[in-house]
Amino acid sequence: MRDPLATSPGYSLRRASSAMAALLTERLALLDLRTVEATVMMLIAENPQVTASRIGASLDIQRANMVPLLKRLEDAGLIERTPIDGKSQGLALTAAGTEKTAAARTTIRRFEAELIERVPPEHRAHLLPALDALWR
Amino acid sequence: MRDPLATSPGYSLRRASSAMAALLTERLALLDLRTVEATVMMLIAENPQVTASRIGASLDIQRANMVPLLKRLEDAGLIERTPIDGKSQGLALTAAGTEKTAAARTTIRRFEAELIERVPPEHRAHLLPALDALWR
DNA sequence: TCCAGATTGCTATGGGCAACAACAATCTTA
DNA sequence: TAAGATTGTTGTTGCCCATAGCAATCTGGA
Repeated sequence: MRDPLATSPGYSLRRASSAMAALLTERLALLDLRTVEATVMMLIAENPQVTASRIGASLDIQRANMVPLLKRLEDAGLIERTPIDGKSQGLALTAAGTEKTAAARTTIRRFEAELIERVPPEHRAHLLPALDALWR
Repeated sequence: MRDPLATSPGYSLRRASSAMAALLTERLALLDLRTVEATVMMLIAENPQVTASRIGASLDIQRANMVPLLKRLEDAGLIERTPIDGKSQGLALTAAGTEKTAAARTTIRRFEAELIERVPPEHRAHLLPALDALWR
């Protein structure tokens, strides 16, 4: 079958991203975590008492979409919120959350290592800067 | 804010992909096309009388999900189906579909060029092979 | 000090995309 | 020709993201 997409960086980017996302999703599912959740928890771990807004701003997640996300983490006993003032609340990991985040970090580290290993050595150093140039 | 994702190729891949996807989606919307639709039409253009199954296999789209996709293209008068045998049907572009596909191709070409231009020159040649190694 | 405007968290809703299970009709091949 | 594979289809579900709108609260300039 003739494939006009064979040399399209845009298409390859989409496919590579979704392939890798699927792989990571599968791995994190073993911890009963979704990718976004693991990401959010890692951010909270590094920045105790951040607000939902700041997390959202950093990850480009709309405020509205943070709500069910954080609710699920809270219901699972992984994070807790403490009021900062009347409207803001600081986020922090619970003990269980800290433990789960550590596990997630291990999973992610291994995943990233495998990702890089898939790339032929001569291209490896170029991947991150090239990707970053596309969005940062 | 401390950002543990700053050097994560997996995260950068996701962000780059979604940034680029959003840009292309926006451009193709001017033609009243979604990204998948443009992709499917380009594939049909290069392979007249392909079946929905083969398109799906090539793009990793489930058969079930091809149905509404093709229905929309057919309703828009962009593609037509001709029975090959009792169960298979060949897909082809209509005149309108051919025209729209040409427009989409122009849009996509421009988009791909801008994408590559965002990448610092020394990394450009490495992007496609690195990405392809992740999924092909 | 007070008020306009910004910020925060939230509800509700919908679109796009993909996954799964199941089915009937049809083709293929052993 | 019967068993199994293929094709197109329906229906349903889930995730992620976007928008609009709202109430409560904070903040900064007059």
